[in-house]
Amino acid sequence: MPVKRTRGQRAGLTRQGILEAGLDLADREGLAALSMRHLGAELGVEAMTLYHYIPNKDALLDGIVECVVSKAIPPRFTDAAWQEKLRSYASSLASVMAAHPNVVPLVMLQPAVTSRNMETMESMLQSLYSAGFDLQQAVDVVYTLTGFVLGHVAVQAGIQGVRSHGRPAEGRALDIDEERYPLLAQADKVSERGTRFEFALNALITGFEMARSASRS
Amino acid sequence: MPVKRTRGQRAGLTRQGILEAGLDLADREGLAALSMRHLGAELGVEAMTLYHYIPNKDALLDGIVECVVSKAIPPRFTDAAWQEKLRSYASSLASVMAAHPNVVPLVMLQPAVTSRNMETMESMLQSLYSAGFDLQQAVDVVYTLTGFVLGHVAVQAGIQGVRSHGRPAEGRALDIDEERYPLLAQADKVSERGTRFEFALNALITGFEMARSASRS
DNA sequence: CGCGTTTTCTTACCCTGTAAGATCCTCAAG
DNA sequence: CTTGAGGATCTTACAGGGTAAGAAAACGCG
Repeated sequence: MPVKRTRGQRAGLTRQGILEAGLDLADREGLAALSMRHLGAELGVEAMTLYHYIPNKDALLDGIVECVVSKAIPPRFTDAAWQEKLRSYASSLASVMAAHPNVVPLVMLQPAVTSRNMETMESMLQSLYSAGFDLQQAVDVVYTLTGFVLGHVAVQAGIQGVRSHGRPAEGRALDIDEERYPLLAQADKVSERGTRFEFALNALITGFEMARSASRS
Repeated sequence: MPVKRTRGQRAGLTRQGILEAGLDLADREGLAALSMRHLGAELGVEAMTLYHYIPNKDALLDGIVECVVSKAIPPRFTDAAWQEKLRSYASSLASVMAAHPNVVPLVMLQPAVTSRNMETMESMLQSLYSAGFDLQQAVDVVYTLTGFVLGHVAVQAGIQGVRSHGRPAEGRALDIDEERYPLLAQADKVSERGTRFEFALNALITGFEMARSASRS
């Protein structure tokens, strides 16, 4: 939907607007389609015009990451149990990423240390610390959780991201040799993976719980 | 170290050799430097020559992923406890990835379903299944473990991968506002992250263990 | 030797990010 | 109203990317 503009008319661009258009474009047509000219055309503008709002393409990508990550993170500073805080942060992050599978690669390739993120981390650290984890453990827990969520989303989305200049999706269509890999083949048929995230998240949190009690004795 | 060749002399290329040279180049100069022409020059050959061994660049990248992933996976079909199998698989994969940080992004962007991988998965599934996990759980465990390892390596390497056309490494150098984020700041100073992986891996495995016993009752 | 096959090179095209500068729009000062 | 001034937009241009098409060179076998 390239916006039409009569010659010489202003477009009324905004950094934020550009970022959102970029996210939208990536969502619809994949990361490969996210070029400056393409995005410009989407906004009814020439590619170079974007450079008045954004220093370069990396900054654009960073901005998009920031944009998408900030859509998550509702865990406000409540006094809920640390388990619940972790769970809610992880779930929210995972669901946001699942809603924008095409940009998952970008998020993985850049930590996006925004102040919003740091507040979230601080909040979780505090919960963990006052729940009896030592600081080192608390940091390990938070980092591990982040890595876990990203990794999970990455493998579950299959991800065709930066590569495969073709369309998104389409998935792998190779089938599995039942003779050599009986369990794998069988699993592939069932594969109701809806609960995998919760399962894994619970396992991880339980594991953290055990680590805490273990280190306390 | 571009190999010199007198005009018209053959270069003796091999698909495998090209892949290894590509991995080497990516290791040394980063993913951004891994272009067809560059890689060709490295092998003393024009870019187009590579296309007689490799259909396109995506295939090259896939091959490199396969190459690096196959360097891990020593977990042979022993009758060790499932915990040990998982641990050894995860550790080996993690250490291989840590040895090639520049290609971590590639690995995350593509599952690399090779027969070697599938054997490994089948082996782990079997261990888990005969240890009392139901099939669904076993699959969840394996996928979760993979995602966990990749995610962990990704966040720990910081990753400057595809982006930042400059050199690899250099890291982030921003410091943290101690007023707003006291715990984070303190943690950042200590941060002896050497044991984080083992900590997290143990937590995860413990969690799996609990999930199994829970579902058995 | 000659011929067919395999490997390598040449050229060309279109796409990308982006530096430099021209051009146009808008709006306030005279 | 005219006139700048400053900000927003467009034009042009360049280096580098992936790769399609075909020429040219080297090899192996008869």
